[in-house]
Amino acid sequence: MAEDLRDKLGAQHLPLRDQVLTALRTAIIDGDYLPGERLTEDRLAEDFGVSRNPVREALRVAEAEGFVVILPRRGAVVASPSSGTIGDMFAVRERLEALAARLAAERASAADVAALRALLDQGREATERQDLPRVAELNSALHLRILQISGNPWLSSIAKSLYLHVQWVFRLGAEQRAPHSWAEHIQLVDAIESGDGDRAERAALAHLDAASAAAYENAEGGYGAR
Amino acid sequence: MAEDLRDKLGAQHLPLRDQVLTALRTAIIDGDYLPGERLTEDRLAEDFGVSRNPVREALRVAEAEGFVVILPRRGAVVASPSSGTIGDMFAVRERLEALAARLAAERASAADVAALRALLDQGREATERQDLPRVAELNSALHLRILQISGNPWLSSIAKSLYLHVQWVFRLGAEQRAPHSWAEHIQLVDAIESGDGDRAERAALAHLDAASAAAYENAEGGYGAR
DNA sequence: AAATTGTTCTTCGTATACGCTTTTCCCGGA
DNA sequence: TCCGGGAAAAGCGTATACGAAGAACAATTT
Repeated sequence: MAEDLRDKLGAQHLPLRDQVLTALRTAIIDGDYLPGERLTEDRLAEDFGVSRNPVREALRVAEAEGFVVILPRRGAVVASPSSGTIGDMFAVRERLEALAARLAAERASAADVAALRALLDQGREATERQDLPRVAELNSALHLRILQISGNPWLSSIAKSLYLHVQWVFRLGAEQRAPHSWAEHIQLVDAIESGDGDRAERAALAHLDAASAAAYENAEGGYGAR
Repeated sequence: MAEDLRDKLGAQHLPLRDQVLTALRTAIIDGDYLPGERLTEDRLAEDFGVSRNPVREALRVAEAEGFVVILPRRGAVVASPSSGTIGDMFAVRERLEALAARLAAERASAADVAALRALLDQGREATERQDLPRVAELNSALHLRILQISGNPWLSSIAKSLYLHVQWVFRLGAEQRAPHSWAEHIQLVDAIESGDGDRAERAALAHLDAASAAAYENAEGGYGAR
């Protein structure tokens, strides 16, 4: 929301709580901590090699972000993304990313478009190399970049968080949906470059619909441990 | 997201950090702490009569919610909703609440519609009584209710948070926009009752556009101290 | 076998300490 | 008077310890 302010005056300190939060998030998304698993403060403190204080602060934020659930006096457990909410998440993402595509189309500079094209190229290449993890990574980078280009910090921050959760559900459920449809991505970037908001929005919607459909196929059955 | 779990097993403890967070939020929204104002941990701890720890945890969450900005090694300041972001917020809200209206139209039960109509009635009555604060309150209640009826927890939670921020900007800038347009509300509820998603979405968009325009009129000039 | 009691684990909040930046403020010089 | 520099103060970041209270589980008793 205000990263620009943050790094203005000397501040590359990166507080421990932030490092812990990042580590915790990725551990949960990567499935190192499974849904329903108990996260005691002592254990996390030991895992990350810090004291309990930074852990507690990270846990509160993780709760606000929906990655853990905190039961008063009982501690934190990893949240359980039920399969029911996949559809809900996509419904919101669809709207949000469509708006992002429109705004990006209206505001993208030549440099922005170039950056997107670069990601597209790398994506194609990685696809040819069958480097699936890299493809997934580039896919994320592209979406996040478009969000950023939209220039709407609220949109960006909300959609980003949603995106993380989608990834989480994906990784828990099954492998990434195999060949990310780069054709759709190319159309999306083309539309953004054209500056035509309507067209960009349509392209985003088409892409999200396809992704949503793929998600449903992939994610048969529910998750959630306890 | 999982409030249902929370109150299942005995837990009316309400940790201090939550009380502090709530107090902090309302203090900021009510303008008791003004944008740009420095919030030292010691001072907050004293204000709320607690130690630094609960304060710190509340601050982290408040930061995640966008109410404060935390500069590493420099502490927290109340965030400054610049007039620029008002537009951004409404842009997102428009999409989100339009979706909510559609979903509500598709899923609303008779009881849901009755609840909405009740709010509408109270609103009309309060308007006649010129009870502006009550009108504003009912206006919020109506929007929040529609969000809830949509049945999409993500949508609901995100839009709710956004809604809080809009209120914040309003209260700082000026009084509530005078006579909330209950005519628009009535059309929206009618559309929801009809079960016609498209129509509900159009009604929501029209309403949000009007609100956005009013907001711009009302909020001439920027906010933010320093 | 069921109920009660007691023990243990953990969270929650407080207090304290200390290093390290940032901020403030005072003082001397131009 | 104004400016700059440097010492002192303020405040964050982190660690640690401790007591209180709740929850879970085991043991004991009825």
